[in-house]
Amino acid sequence: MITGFARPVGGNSPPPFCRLARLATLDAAAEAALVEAISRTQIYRPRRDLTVEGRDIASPQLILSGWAARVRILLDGRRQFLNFLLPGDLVGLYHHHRPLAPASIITLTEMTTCVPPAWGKNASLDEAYAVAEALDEAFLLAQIARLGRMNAMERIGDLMLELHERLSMSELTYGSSFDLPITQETLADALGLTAVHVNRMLQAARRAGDLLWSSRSLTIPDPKALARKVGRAPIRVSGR
Amino acid sequence: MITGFARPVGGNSPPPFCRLARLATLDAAAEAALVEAISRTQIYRPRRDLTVEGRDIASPQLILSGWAARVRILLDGRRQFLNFLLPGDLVGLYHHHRPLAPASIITLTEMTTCVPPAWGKNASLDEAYAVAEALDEAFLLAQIARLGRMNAMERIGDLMLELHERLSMSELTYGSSFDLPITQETLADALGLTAVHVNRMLQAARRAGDLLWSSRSLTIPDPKALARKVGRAPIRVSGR
DNA sequence: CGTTGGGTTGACAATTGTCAATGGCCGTGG
DNA sequence: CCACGGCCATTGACAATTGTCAACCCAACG
Repeated sequence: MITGFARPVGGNSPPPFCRLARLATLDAAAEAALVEAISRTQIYRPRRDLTVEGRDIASPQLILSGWAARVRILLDGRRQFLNFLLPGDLVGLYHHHRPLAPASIITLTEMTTCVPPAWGKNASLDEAYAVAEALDEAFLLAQIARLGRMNAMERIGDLMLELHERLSMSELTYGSSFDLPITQETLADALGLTAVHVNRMLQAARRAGDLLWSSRSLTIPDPKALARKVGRAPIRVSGR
Repeated sequence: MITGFARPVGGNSPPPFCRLARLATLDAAAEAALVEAISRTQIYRPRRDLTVEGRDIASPQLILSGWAARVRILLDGRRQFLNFLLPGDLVGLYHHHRPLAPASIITLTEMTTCVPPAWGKNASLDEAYAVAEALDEAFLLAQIARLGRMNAMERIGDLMLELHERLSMSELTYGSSFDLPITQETLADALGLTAVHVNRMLQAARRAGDLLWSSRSLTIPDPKALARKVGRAPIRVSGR
């Protein structure tokens, strides 16, 4: 049994554990396998490639702490972050032979990962993996709608609400605040904007009282109001 | 054995069959199961909802003919198509209990579908499903990069190349031409643009000799050149 | 024939990008 | 301890892309 949740970056067990346990009801064997897996961690420095687009995927990984992002680089250097990868997220889990990475993964902070228990060994874990997979897809769809149909202000608000929602699954939020260990340029690359414009919109959001962001900590003063303002509905993926 | 490929909308067996067979090597049992499944078709009229966001997914479906799209509608009516669904595509295939639809699906043309052989019965089919799943994800990632970092001209060219690539998997292309049964407004909703702007860019593309589109038939005079111009690499998902 | 759904055009507005410069903060090395 | 360099945030002036609105045309179709 795991108790006592550590602070964001320090711990080496709680975030992924409580997230997966929330996605499905894990039985004792699943919990044991997870605890065992989590005991063998791997550490990455910031700005390292975890995976390179087009290359073989060695093994799936479970993020224990730190942030990463999937990224696609255009030929002329333009860069688009496809999604953020947060503690508790699974990456590289595919069901076919010799999967190739559909995108590169780059760490944004120091990061620790482990190899999750294999798929197909435990039904309750498989269920959690499947739900995680469906959530990942739902977040990709949300990203498409953001980039395609929202203006800069809405994109920022919507993404912050999503991050809050996701981090809260891993107990990494403090009320309506959370640690946001990225630069404005990174945020711009995720939102399909330029850093300059993101900067301006963030200031507008602060003036409007929608978002407060300083020294790596982001606060959403009134999440419900912001959700209404950007027209956001929480994401659900399973009827259970 | 299936032979003789029918024209786009008419047939009721070839496109999905040859696509799935191309994703993995299907054994005899898999082929038999597929032929059996394809014999029980369902027909939808254009502009019908196949699925509604947030509702239970009854069963997965395999598209035999016709086009559909996954869509997300914002509160104020803005509409974003998330991806196109083409003959041979699988939809609603999830691995967890009581999956909910992450987006609505609407038919763009008349469409016929069937219920594909269940997952977990045949290893070669499962492999094909897994590859299809990975391809779906790769196309979502491509859509994100398009919307986030490409300008209108590049988005159009890139999407047309993608459609050509996908349709050719189902033998639904004629050289560098294919049937494009959508309106400019639909295209705009897929590309995060307005119909007016799409119209202007299409004319520019025609003048530039990049794309010819008339009476539902789109031709890419020089696919390689266009791919180079928009900076596109073909999508691969498996090392085999 | 009238109606309707697309496609097309023009004039104009809004959003977002580009470029260039500045300032703060912080770690490093002399 | 201080100078330096680098990274990041910030600002201003201006340009480019894309959206908005409104009108018109045309072909298909009942």
